[in-house]
Amino acid sequence: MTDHTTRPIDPRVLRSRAKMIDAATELLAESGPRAVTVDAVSERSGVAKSTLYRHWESREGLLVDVMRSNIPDIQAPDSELTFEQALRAVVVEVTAVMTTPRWRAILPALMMLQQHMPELAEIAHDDHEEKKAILREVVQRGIDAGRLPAGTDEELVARQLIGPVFFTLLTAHPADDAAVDKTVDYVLERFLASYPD
Amino acid sequence: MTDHTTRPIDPRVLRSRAKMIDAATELLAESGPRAVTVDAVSERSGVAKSTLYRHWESREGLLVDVMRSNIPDIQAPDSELTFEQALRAVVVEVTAVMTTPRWRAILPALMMLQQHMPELAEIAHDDHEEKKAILREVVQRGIDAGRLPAGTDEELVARQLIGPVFFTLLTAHPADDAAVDKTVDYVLERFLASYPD
DNA sequence: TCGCTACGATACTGTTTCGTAGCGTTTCCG
DNA sequence: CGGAAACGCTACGAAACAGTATCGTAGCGA
Repeated sequence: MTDHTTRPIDPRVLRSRAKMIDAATELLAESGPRAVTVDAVSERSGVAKSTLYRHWESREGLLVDVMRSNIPDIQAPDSELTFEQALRAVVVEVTAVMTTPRWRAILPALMMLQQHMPELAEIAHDDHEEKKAILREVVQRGIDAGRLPAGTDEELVARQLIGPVFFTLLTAHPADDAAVDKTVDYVLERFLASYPD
Repeated sequence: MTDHTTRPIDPRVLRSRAKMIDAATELLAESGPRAVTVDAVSERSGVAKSTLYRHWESREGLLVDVMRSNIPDIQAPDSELTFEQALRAVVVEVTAVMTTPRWRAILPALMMLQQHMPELAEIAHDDHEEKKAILREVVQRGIDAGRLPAGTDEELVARQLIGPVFFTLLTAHPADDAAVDKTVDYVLERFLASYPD
């Protein structure tokens, strides 16, 4: 955690950084990681190459920050919702953010780059933990309401619920959002139906 | 379909081709697609670069064949098995071939390269169709046995059953095969339990 | 054995890429 | 307003890379 509280950050730094990350993100989404070259980012962003190297030690450092800044956040469901509602809300929101055109274009690259960039693997891992924490809270709500057996593993539930969406995203033809919706409905119905009132 | 029936293929061609594809596969699994350069493949395989260009028009052509030759096959389940047994057999086998270290290393690259290499996308798509056909037969068996409702969509079943495994493979820490097994068991139990005898 | 085909070795071209360096200019901030 | 920090521009070096060309050699099959 950098202390951006004590001393305000020079706006020039923020501007340049944002421009470069945006440009790099575009290139990544359009043509994959190979297209994210230092020169291409410099040209598209309008920021000089020398400035890029003032912000990052190497091209890889830039790539890491590009990924970090693009991983979508999700919000914890409203605490007044019932278990069923909360579960639906979480799955629907995760699906929604994953279905973003930009994320659909970036996700495969993240999956691949992870393998050979430990820093990226760590970022992805931390993100999963964050999201699992949200789901864990929902599962706990289900247990408290007697709708789920005590000791239900939120990780297994996550795989059960998100796995099919993930699979659809990476295998179905792009722009086949109907497939994704169908998957979500089906999975939720089946999951909830198996624990009848 | 090439006619390798009329005239036998020169063994030298087969040898060179196999060597190059093996070397390229290794490089791909070790260090990703960027490492699969023409020079690197030539060096590791011991086959001259000029020979590589006698076999493929470009580096991309080689990459396509590398993927094609690495996509694992699965077998249709024995026709004497019950629906339950057949379903288990299919899921277990798909999981087994996907869990291969080599395939785990290659799969993310395929997911990514697909986006910008239509030929690869087609290969992957055809492979899915092949595997879905096997599952469709099993689902039909389930319908005939009255264990599944008529009109069950094998595609949704596939997403339901394979999705979680797929998700686990791409997100869980590598070498966490226990996670995969747990996923398979859990998914199968839940799926079958929801259609009681 | 003989011809044809595939192969090996090497060199070479042209391009792309990462990363560095120097120097003048703009922009922020106290 | 003035110093400091960030930036733009350009040129450059070195390596990696795709793909081509040439020529001599080895292996296959009839």
